[in-house]
Amino acid sequence: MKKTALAPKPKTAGRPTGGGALSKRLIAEAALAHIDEFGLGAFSMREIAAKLGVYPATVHWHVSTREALLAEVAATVMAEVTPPTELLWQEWIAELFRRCRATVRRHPNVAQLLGAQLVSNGSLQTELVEGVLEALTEAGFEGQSLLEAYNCVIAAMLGFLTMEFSPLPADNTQAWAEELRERVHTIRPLDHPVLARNLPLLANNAFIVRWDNGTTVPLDSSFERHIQITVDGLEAFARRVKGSQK
Amino acid sequence: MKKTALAPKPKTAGRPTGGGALSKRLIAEAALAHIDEFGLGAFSMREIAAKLGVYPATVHWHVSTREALLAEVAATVMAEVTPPTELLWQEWIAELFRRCRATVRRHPNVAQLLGAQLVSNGSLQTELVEGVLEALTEAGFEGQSLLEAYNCVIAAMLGFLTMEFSPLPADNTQAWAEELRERVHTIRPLDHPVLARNLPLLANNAFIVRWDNGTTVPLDSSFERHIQITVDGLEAFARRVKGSQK
DNA sequence: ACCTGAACACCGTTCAAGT
DNA sequence: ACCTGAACACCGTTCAAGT
Repeated sequence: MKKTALAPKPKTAGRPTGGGALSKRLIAEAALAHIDEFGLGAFSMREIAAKLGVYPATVHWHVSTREALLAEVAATVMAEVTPPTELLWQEWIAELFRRCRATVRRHPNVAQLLGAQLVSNGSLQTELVEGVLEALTEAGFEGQSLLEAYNCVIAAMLGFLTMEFSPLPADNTQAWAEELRERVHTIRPLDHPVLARNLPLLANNAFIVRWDNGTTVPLDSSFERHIQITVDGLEAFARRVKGSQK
Repeated sequence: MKKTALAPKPKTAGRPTGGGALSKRLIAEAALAHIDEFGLGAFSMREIAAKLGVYPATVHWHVSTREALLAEVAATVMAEVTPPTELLWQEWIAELFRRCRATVRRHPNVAQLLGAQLVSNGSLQTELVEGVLEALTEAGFEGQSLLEAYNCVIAAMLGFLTMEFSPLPADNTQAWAEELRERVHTIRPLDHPVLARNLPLLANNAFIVRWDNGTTVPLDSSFERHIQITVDGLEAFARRVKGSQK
């Protein structure tokens, strides 16, 4: 199943020679690589311990808990997002959305962790928060309006990505996809006229009536539209704020 | 051939008297109740088997897999959402958002399943799809534009809720909250001026810099704003479509 | 058709013990 | 400080067997 290293293993060992072979970061990177390759369902403490050639307890010494490790993995991915700079606020937000999606596309199997486990971990996330706040300040928001606009931006961005790349029924995808495709085609035009009429376009391309996720069927144009709708909505909000202030 | 009856039978065995005591629906309801009370982390096949007073294998006979049961639970929750009728499309969508949130608020612990496991299961979800499509048709969308607008609406609605009620670090919340609160207050005003200036307002109320989720600190005003931004953005999109058509 | 009882191959986490 | 080796209490799923 797994091959041993060329160098002879110090079978019995206490503290390593080099003064700390493992670290939280190394473990998180190994976990990310494993999740990228085999999915979140195949992730386990023991598995990544084996991958690193150590005992499960060793991993626990560095990470404390499985949940903490997954949070670390999520943070590692988010750290890859490079916020844009020096743009009009509308374009800044649009670019942030695109860069974030590009990052998630590189690690689609961790998408579910972003919505779920997202908490402020590193300074890089603070950078991201500050960037969004700056853009929205430039748009004219402040105080309560700034808070609301900020939450809407974050939710719109990460919410869409969480859904686009959310895992569909794991293994029996083949059978399940067939079943859904079947039911989709038994939709009665009299009960659901709009759905029935647009079925060729919607089938497998629209949430709830799809059987592949963003990895196989990316929702490119919908995401671009989502950016536009969000920015347009924010502009309308900014006008409302201005209107009520003067 | 028959075993001697020396060993007493403490329990009943075989097919039950009433012709099917258990069913998929009953199991899903028991699972939902359990998740509502103890959270998704405390969910297990064996646990709900014990709750129902049967063996784990019995649950498996009805549900096939743990994942399928969770999907059933998610569908059960979504079935509680009652789509509004007979409203202007803007108000229809706003009402749908509010009713969906009201439902998720009743079962916050399943929020993570909605984004993740959402697939067309019952006819009620088809109803919801059809409703959104009707509203957007009334708004003037069709074909590709309809698909894009639809995906944006679903993602905006479920994405926000998934994030608002996503579970934060499970048990050691006390210690973790303290740590985050600590770090939040060490933010340097020179590096992150906007964040620092608005910290009293943002702390624990904004994504990424909060340590309670929607169950304890609901984001009411942000969600209402999110509705407005989404509807305003859709209206702008509708104008763009009309503009390019004539 | 529906359920028991037991087994299998895992899992996260803890802990004494080594160095 | 860092890791071994083993143990504990769980878990999802399978399977023969009963009725």
